[in-house]
Amino acid sequence: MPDRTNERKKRVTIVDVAKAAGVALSSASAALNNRPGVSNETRKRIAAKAEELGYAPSLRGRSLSSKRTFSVGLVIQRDIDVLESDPFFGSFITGIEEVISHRDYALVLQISKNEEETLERYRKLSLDGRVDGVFLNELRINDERAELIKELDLPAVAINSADSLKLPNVRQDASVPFRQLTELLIEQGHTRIGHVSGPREFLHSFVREHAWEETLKQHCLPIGPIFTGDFTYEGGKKAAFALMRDKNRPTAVVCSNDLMAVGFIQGCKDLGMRVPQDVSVTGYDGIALSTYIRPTLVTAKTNPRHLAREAAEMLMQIVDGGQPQNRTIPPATIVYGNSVGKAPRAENNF
Amino acid sequence: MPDRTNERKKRVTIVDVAKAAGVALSSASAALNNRPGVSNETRKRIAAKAEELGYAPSLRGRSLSSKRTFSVGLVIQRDIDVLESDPFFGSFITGIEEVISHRDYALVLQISKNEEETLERYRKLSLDGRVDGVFLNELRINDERAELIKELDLPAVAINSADSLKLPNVRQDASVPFRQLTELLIEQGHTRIGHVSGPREFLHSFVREHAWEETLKQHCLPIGPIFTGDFTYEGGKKAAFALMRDKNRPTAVVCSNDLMAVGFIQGCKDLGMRVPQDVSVTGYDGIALSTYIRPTLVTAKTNPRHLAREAAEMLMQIVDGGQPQNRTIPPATIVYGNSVGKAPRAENNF
DNA sequence: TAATAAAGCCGAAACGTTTCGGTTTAACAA
DNA sequence: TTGTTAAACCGAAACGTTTCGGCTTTATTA
Repeated sequence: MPDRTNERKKRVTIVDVAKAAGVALSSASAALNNRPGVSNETRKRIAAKAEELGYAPSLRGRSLSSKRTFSVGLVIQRDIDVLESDPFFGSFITGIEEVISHRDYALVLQISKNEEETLERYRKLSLDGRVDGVFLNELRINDERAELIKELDLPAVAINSADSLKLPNVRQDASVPFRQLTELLIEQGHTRIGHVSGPREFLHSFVREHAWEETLKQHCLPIGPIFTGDFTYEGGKKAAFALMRDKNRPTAVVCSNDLMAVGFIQGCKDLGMRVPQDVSVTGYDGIALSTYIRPTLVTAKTNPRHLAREAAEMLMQIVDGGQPQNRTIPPATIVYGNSVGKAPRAENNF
Repeated sequence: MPDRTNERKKRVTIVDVAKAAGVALSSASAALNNRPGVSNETRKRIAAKAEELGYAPSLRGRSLSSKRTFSVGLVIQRDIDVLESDPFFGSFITGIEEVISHRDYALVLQISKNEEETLERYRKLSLDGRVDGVFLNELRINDERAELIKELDLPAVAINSADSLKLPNVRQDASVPFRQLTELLIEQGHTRIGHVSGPREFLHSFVREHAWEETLKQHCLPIGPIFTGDFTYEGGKKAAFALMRDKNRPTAVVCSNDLMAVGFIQGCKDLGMRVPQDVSVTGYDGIALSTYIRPTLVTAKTNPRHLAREAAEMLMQIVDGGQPQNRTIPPATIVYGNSVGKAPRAENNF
C-alpha cells in the first residue's frame, strides 16, 4: 500500500506530454512553441495532450535553458514620504503591465533610498539574472546608470533621457508645455515670473528650467528669481517663503511640478496672499491633487502610462534582439485651472 | 587565431569555483551555502576562490534545482485613476522591500482591473512558478482568493482579513480609531452623525461601518444616514450631494477613508456649507493630502509600511516552512486637524 | 529510376544549481 | 592494534526546459 501521507502533486512536464503524444521531447518543445519542424497533425496531437494533461511550462526550467527570465525590472529611487504622494509610478507601472503581461513577462519592482543603492540594485538584478531588461527614469546629468548598464550588457530603456547618454529612450518633451505655461503668464501681463525648480542634477529639472528661461529671454523679460526645490509639497511651501517675502517678488511663478505648486500656493496663503489675485502659479504633471485644491491648478497633464507603454514596447523589442528607434509621445497638454490671473497692477505690501 | 567577434563573457559557475579550489562541486555548494559537511579550512579556500573569480550564484540554476524562485508576488486590483491618488501601495511596497531585500527576495508586482483578472493573475503566478508566496489585501467577504490559494497550495499572507477566511493574517484594527473618531464627534455635541462607507463587499468597509454604528448605538444615538461610496474623491463629493441636501442632514460625517472625506468637504463647500462650522468631517488613512487641504482633516493615520513589514516577515517564515502566528500592529492614531467642530446649535437652510 | 532536397522527427547535451547516497579519512575508544 | 563513528568529501542524479546535429521519411527533380 502506497504511503499517501507525503504524496505531493507532481508537476506535469513537457516530458509527460511528449510521452503521452508518443513523440520526442524535442518535438513537443517545438510544437508547443510554434516552431517549425513538426507537422500540423502531430502539432495538434501534442497540443491536445498538453491541454488534456493540464501542462503548464515551467518558467524555471525555461529560464535556465533559454537564459531568459521573462521579467523586467524597475528600481524606484524615492524617499517613502515622497513616494506616497507621487502618482507617477502608479500609472507608469500600469503602462508597463499593459504591455508586458500580454507577453507573459512580469515586473520586478524595487525601491531604493539613494543613488548608490539604486546602482547596487540594478547591478544585482543583472548579476542574479533576475531580469532581461530594465527601465531607467529620472535620469541625472552624467547618470552613472548609463555606463553601468553598458558594463553589464543589460538591455534598458530610459525615460526622458538625454541624447548624450546614448540610451534607448522614450521622451515626452517638457519644453513645449513649459513654454506655453510661461507664455500664458506673459499674456496675462506678468513681467516678473519666477521659477521653482527641481534638484539641479536631474535632466528633467534642467529641461523645465531651461524652457522657462528661454521663453523669458525671447520675450525680453528679466529672468525672475529661482528657487531650487525638491519636488515636494514642503519644498514648494519653502519656496513661497523664500521668494515671496521680497519687495521685488515675482507676480507669477512657474513650478517644476504640481506638488511644489500646491505647496507654493499654500505658502502664499500662509503669507496672506491670494492666488491668483496677488500671485499666479503653474504646475506640471496634472496630478489629481491639482483639481482637489482651490484654486485649482493651471498645469500640464503628462502621460506616464503612455510613456511606460512605449518604453515597455521598446524594451520588449530589445530583448527580442531588435534595435528600436527612440520614441516620442505628444507633449503634456495644458490644463486650465484657476491659479493664474492678470498681473496685479500695483504692488501691495504684506 | 580565435574568433573574437562573437566572444561572449562566460558566466563563472560554481563548477569553476569547485575546480579552482580543487574540490567537488557538491562541496563547493555546501561551503558557499554555509551548510555542514565541509571543514573550516576548505570552506575558507572555496570562499576565497569564489571571491577571486567573482562568482555570483545563478538564480536561474538555483531556482530550478531548489524549486524556489526567491520572489514574492503582489497583485494590485485598482482602477488606474484610483491608483494614481492612492498612497497605500507606495508605502506598502516599501515595507515589503525592507524585509525581503535582505533575504535576496524580489517583489513581482502586477496590476489588475477586476476581480476575475486578479484571480487569474494569482493563478498564473503560481502555475508559472514565478513566486514562492503572495500577499492578499483588500479582502472581500467570501473572497475567492482564499480558496484559490488553498487549491494552488500557495503560501500567502493576508492583510486585514477575517478569521473566517482562515488565512495567515496581519491586522491593524480599524474599529478602535473609528470608535474614537465617532466619539470625538459625540463629545462635540453632534447627535446626527452620518457615514460614507466603502463598497459593501470589502471586509474593511464593513469593519469601519460597524464600528461607527456600534458606537452610536452605545451612546443611544440614531444611526445617521449612510452613503455607500467607492473610496474615491468623486465618491465623497457625491456623498455630500446625496446626504447634505436633506433637511434632516447630519451635522457630522464619518468617512471611511481620507480621499472620500476630502471630496466630501469639497462637496459641502460647493453646496455653500462651511466645514467645520456647519458640518464636521472625519477621514481615515492619514494621507499627505489630508494636510494639504483646508481645513486640514481629522483622521487616523494608518501604517501600511509597518503592516507590510509584518506581512513580509510572516511570508518569509511560511516560505521557510514555518507556521507563524497571526500578527497585529497598533491601531491607527488620531490626527487632529480642523475639520471637526462643535455641533451647530440651530439648523440653517441652504 | 536514381539522386537530391527538404521536412519531420529524435537523442543528447546544455543551462547552473541542490541534494543525496556512498566512500574515504581522521579521531577515538576498546 | 583494531573496530567504531563521525566528519569530510565526492559523484551522480535531478530540476524542466531549449537547442542542435543527425537520422528517416517523403517529395521533388533530372
